[in-house]
Amino acid sequence: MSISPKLALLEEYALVARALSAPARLSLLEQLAQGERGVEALAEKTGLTIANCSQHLQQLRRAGLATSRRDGKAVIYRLTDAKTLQLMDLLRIVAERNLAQVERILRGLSGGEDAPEPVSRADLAARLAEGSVTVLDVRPADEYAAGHIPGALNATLAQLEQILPRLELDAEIVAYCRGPYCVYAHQAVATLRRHGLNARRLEGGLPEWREDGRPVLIDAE
Amino acid sequence: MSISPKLALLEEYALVARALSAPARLSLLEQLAQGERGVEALAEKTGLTIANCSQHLQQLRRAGLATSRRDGKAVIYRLTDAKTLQLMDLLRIVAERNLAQVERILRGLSGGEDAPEPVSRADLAARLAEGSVTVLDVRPADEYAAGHIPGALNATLAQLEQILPRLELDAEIVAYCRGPYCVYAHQAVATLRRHGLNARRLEGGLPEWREDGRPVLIDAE
DNA sequence: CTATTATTCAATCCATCGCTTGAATGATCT
DNA sequence: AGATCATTCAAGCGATGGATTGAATAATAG
Repeated sequence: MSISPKLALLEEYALVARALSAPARLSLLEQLAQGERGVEALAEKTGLTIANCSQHLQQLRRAGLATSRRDGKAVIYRLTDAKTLQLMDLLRIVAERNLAQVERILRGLSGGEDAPEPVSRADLAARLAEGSVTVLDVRPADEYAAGHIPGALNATLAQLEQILPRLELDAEIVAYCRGPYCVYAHQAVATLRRHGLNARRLEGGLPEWREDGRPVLIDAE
Repeated sequence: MSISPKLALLEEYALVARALSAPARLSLLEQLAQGERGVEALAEKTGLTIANCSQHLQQLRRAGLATSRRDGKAVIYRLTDAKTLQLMDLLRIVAERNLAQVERILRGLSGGEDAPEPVSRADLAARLAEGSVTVLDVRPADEYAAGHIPGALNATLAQLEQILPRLELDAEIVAYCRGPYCVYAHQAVATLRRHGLNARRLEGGLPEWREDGRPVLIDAE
């Protein structure tokens, strides 16, 4: 270690950034943002093989973005702290602001229609209190069960058409999903609007909502 | 482009992170944080060859972290916006919090002594107003000339011993340098304290100071 | 103690990255 | 226009990273 301390520091910062530089790991972080999980569950959700998933998780741990603990024979990973979430968010913001490609993809998700501005979390909280809004959780049932906004309906994109009749035509619908890198809510809003419903996206997803200290309902098992 | 939009988005976010994953590029960003600069000047400051520097800069541009404009035959690069600075800062914070290696390096910079807490920018501003502090800019003369905190003395580490006599023994000294990844201020504080002076580091460097909207003095050419 | 389950390690292959070198482009100056 | 200067491009090399496979480790169950 005869290199300059300055370079040594930059190497360490670069290590953190490199951990964020693979889509597979961003996908894992998105899952971890929702709550701690074992390796197998993460592999399942992200479509990675177990061994590959394990290696990516170890890189996240080495970079200080995630930590792990043992629970019986399973190893449970979770985000180190809220800074990791902030880092993911900032990454997304910079990309959305400055990369034309991202704008194009997001436009595609909204089905060509110009999507309305997202609803802020504070706004949603206020309107939930007065009951003037329907909240829709567009995630798989198991993730919904592990924690969701109180009063939210749950439906995946595939189930969306079926629950349309249950939605009131006049009430505004606010859809949310996993958070930083979620695309389900975008797609759900596009579908709902095509059916003439007044739908908007929540700013951020469940992890951000929880991070704000707002109530999260966990289903009993 | 038959891959899912979700994966396409993650690829874009990963592109931004990857741009931050090489020490050479972090070094370039540190320079750019101080103000816009031409390719040659950047290559000189970072010790990269011109061609190599140019390629790194193009990666930063592709990731949306930097932008460029032409000025005569020179191409001038600058940070896209304050978000880039935030991203750099968050990267550093995560590394400092969670990586043991970083703590070790920083301890080494402080010469083994436990360094005092840095001074916040608000504190320094207040104490500058009442004149109860000496500010020391530990950067090369050209960077000092391009913008510095009003009233600050300028001395590189090498020159530090020479100006010691000019420093009052009782006044507190606050040292600062380039900012996010600066190490000069750490070293300067260590040196000054070994000489029995009451020195502390400024939180962040000149870019953060400027970003706060605080006064920056630029020397006439 | 052995079997089972969950995770990690080790070795391999292929793709990509970073750096170097030398040529090409683009704008200015005479 | 030709010369000059700053920057970029293009090709090649060595090193590193991500995915796959199969074996090794750790904790629990029988």
